[in-house]
Formats: sequence, C-alpha cells, structure tokens
Amino acid sequence: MSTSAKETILAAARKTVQAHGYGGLSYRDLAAEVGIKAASIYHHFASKADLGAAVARRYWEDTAAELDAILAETGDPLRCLQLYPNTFRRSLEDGNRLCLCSFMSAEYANLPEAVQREAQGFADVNVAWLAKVLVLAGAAEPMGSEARARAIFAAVSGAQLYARSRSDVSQFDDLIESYRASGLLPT
Amino acid sequence: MSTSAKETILAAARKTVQAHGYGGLSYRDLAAEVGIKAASIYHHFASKADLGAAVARRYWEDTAAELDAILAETGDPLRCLQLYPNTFRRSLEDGNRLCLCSFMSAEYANLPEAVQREAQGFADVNVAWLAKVLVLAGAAEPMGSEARARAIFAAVSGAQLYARSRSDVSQFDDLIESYRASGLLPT
DNA sequence: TCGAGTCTGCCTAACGACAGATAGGGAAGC
DNA sequence: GCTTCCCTATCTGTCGTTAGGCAGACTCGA
Repeated sequence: MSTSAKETILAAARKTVQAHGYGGLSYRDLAAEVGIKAASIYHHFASKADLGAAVARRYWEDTAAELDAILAETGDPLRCLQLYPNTFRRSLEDGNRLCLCSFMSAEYANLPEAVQREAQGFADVNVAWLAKVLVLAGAAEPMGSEARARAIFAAVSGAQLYARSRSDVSQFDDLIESYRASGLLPT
Repeated sequence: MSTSAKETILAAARKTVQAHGYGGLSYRDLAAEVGIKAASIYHHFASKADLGAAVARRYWEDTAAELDAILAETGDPLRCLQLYPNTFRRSLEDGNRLCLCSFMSAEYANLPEAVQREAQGFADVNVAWLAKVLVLAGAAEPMGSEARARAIFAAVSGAQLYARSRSDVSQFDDLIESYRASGLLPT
C-alpha cells in the first residue's frame, strides 16, 4: 500500500534516530529495514533534511496527542505528573533509546535548519503540557509554571541521558525518585 | 615540539567533539585545524577509537582537577555547590558547546567500548565530587548523598542540553534558578 | 670527533567502504 | 495515458586507514 510505505519509513527512521541520531540515519540501512531500495525513499522524501524534519514533526505531534490523552483519561492532573516520566522510560526500555529531541539537541550544530525547528517542537509541546498540568494540579502559580515545566522537562531529559549511558533503566527510576524527594517533581 | 603536537590534537579534538560529537570528528578536518596532515595523526594515536578514548580521559582528568581546585580555593562547600553549574555554563558560552560526556552519552550506541568507558568517567568524577561536597555542606546525609549527587548532575546536564537546543545561555541560567527554587540545588 | 644507524614526526598517495543524491526505466492502477 | 511506486546503475564526496618515503635529531661505537 502506498501510504503505508511512507508511514513505515517514518517509523523506522524515528527508531534509528532515537538510537543513532540524525547523523546515524542512512538511506541505505533505512531502506533495507523497510524492504525497499535507497533511491525509492526519494519518492516519499525529497532529501534527508526533509525526512528528518518529517520524523521530528511526527514525533512531537504523536507526543502531543499522547500527553493530551493521558490528561483526558485520568482526569487527575497530579496523577499525570506522576506518570509523565514514563514516556521517557519507555524509550530506554525499547532498546536503550533516547528521546529524539534530546539526540537532536546534542546534534544541534549539525542539523539542517528545518530539522532544528521541528526538534524544538517536542520540547515546546512537553513544556506547554507540563505548565498546564502543573497549574491544574495546584503545584505551581500560573506565572511561574512555564519555568517550572522547563525545569522538569530538562531534568527528566538529563535523567534519560544518564541512564542511557549506563544502559540501565533502574538508574532512570532512581533519578526520578530523587527529583521527587528534592521537590522538583510533585509527589 | 613533539609533545605539543599531541596536546594540540587532543585540545582541538575535544572542542570538535563538544560541538559535533564523536561521529562528527574527522581526521582530515582535525589535522587541518592543527596544521598537519590526516595521516600524521596516526603517529600520535593508533586509531580514532584511541583518540576518542584519550580525549574523553583527558576531559574527566581535567575536570577532576578543576573541581578539586574549586573546593581547595574556596574552602566553602556550599559556595562550591553554587559554583558547580558554571563549568557547564562555560561550554555553552564557548560556541554553544555541550559537555563531552553528554554528547557521548547520546552517541553511546555508536561508540567503541573504550570510548564509552572513558566517557562514563566524567559522570563518575562529577557525582563523586558532588556527593562529597554535599555531605561537607550538610546538604545531604552521607547515605543518600550519591543519589542526590546523581540527580544534580543529570539535571544540570539536561539544562545544558536544553539551552544548547535554543542557542541561549540565559535558558541555562533560568533552569538552574528553577532547580534552586524547587530545592534540587542548595541555595 | 666523526660517521652510521635509529627514532621521531610529518609527508604524499592511495585503498575500500559508505554517504546523499540523481537519471532514467519498468510495472501497476486510476 | 498519466500518475504512483519502486527499480538499477551511477555520480561525487568523505570517511578511517595504510604503505612507504623523507628530513632532522638523537645515540653510540670506532
């Protein structure tokens, strides 16, 4: 099917970028994984920069939907904040992968401008959602909620990065627990 | 001079890795920067993996010395904790560069084993120093000081990563301030 | 003291592998 | 007949790495 191929490419590329970065994303390897030839990818994406931007954009779109779903399902903002780190935890469980946005933040200087922009979208989505939920939970004043949200996002990203460097998900859990103990994350 | 060439290579390689990662480190570009030819680097380092490991090792050795110097000079553990984020801040000021260890943690899956090991050394040095200083400052019980130290290290790393993705050092400052306000960092 | 040999540091030239990208063709479906 | 989707074949560039040579500085025996 036609649309499925494009989606398969996007999904496979996302996984690769989370494991090896934008620089580690190769048309040949990606094509082999999807089951087509490298040149065929150009039918769906005009360039590697286009593909990278599409992957990053899809990534934050999916994340935005997922975060909203959590809030809608539980209806409990405090519970949402407790569940928040789980998204990052799952990447580690899935082959010790990193958040795509974190990887691209590291690679920032090597990225085409369009990819940089879309990668930032992920952080924006997370911060906006956290800020909203923090206010709903009464854990932050509306005025300072954005700053607090950014702090949580950055700290959780850092925890994921550290845990990845040890290939040890339990390190992530311990760090999140420390964040709670110190008051950064609500309990 | 003979030893100076090797040191020049190490220093230039460090800067490059902090900006473009291990994957972005090229013998040709590095050689051009140092003023010799690519093949000449092999006189000093047997392979790229060797060079990468040497760079990472030198990085944490320098950091260990620098951290100890801070403690020795100020003599005030609480002041040390306030100054701690400055090391990370300076990398951002210097061409929006990242901590070498953070970059290598992201690239973890692509690194030769020896490089992985040395990259972890930086985190170990930071955590050990922070744990020690936290206890000295009376900001943590000896038993829980390691966990707290790891949390601080991971959070500060995450702040640096976030600020880099915006090419904006003031974002780093704001995040550190938020860490202090929430109680993660002592005030 | 001098010549021979060795070590050091760098060079040119080239290898094979792989990168992103392009041209152009063939087959299926509307 | 035109679009969609994928193909083969190939281009250009860069990568890490190696072979082999050349010039200067060192060591050491005659």
